[in-house]
Amino acid sequence: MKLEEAKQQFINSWGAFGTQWGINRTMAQIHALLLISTAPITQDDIMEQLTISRGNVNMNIRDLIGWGLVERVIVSGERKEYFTADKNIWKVATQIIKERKKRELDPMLKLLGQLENIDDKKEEGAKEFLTVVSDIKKLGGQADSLLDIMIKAEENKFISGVLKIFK
Amino acid sequence: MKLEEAKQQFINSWGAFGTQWGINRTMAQIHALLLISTAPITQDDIMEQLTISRGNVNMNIRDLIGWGLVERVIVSGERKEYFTADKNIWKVATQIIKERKKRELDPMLKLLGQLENIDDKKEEGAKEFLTVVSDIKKLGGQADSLLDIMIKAEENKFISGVLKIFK
DNA sequence: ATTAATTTTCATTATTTACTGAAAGTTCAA
DNA sequence: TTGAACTTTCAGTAAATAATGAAAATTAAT
Repeated sequence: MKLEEAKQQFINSWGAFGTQWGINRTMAQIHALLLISTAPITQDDIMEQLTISRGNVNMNIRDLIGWGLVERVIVSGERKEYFTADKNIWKVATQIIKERKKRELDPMLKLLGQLENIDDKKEEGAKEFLTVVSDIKKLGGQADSLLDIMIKAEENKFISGVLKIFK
Repeated sequence: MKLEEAKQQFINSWGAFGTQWGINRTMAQIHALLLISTAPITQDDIMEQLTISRGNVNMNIRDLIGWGLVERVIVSGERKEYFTADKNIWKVATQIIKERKKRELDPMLKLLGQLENIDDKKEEGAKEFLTVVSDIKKLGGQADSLLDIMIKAEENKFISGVLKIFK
């Protein structure tokens, strides 16, 4: 396979995987493009490479910045803004975990806590309902702790540490 | 909060969380409904509870069965099919992990392996590209091992084991 | 074998989500 | 302080995804 072909394949497939995870296809593609770009690139570069509109690039870049995955770069002597993505994959992963935890896991745990406060806990079926809710909450809480550890740990320590114990 | 209200809230919110994770809203709602149903229920029950069409229920139920999250139940003396979901949340989680691993992680690792086979590895920019690809592949492989351990482990062993080491 | 009950399929329709492009806004050099 | 370069917004449109409902297929009781 040619390098250019491989790069294109990477971008496209990354977009496809993204959609499966509830991430906008274009956003995933832009991130992929930035991951394999050796130097910072502009909105126009992205428009051209992915053949998408200026507005689309702009909105998704801002989203990516909001996720902490992309940064603006100022190139001295240049008027245009440049963008770059962290190439350290462990950092990318922990950043995504951190954000999803905040955006999704935390709200979910909050909701489950509220659902535990039902008026009449003796009512028909209340026990079963509360069991399911508290079990999910418990598992969610444990996932939360585990992910916190991952976020704080260094890659090597975390993975090798876990694998060691269970082997 | 009233029990019925809490149940409704649970179903709706579960649907909303589902969409964030790339899961069809209705499918998540049906799963939620089955999780908090004390006895097996029929397609008609689901249609009524969620006010959705027969075709919709049927397709999503089949999907859920495909994910290994829902089972058909035969009630003796009844013509209709009944459905039920495993209430053991750890089992639900490992089942979902198992399926997503198979459907998403495995294909991704396969793709990345292919992308490493580019013709001219001396070409301008090839080194950087290959580094990103192999880093992702490495992280993916480690995630794969970790998830395998989770799938095999008992809930208590896994969580407490991991937390213990890193505390 | 017939037929009534039930499940499944899938073309059509509706809803949701994403994208475009032009206009408005901002920045900065002269 | 003007205007060219560049960025941002967002109403309108397109594309993707999900839901409907009626017809076809299947099942099982008589």
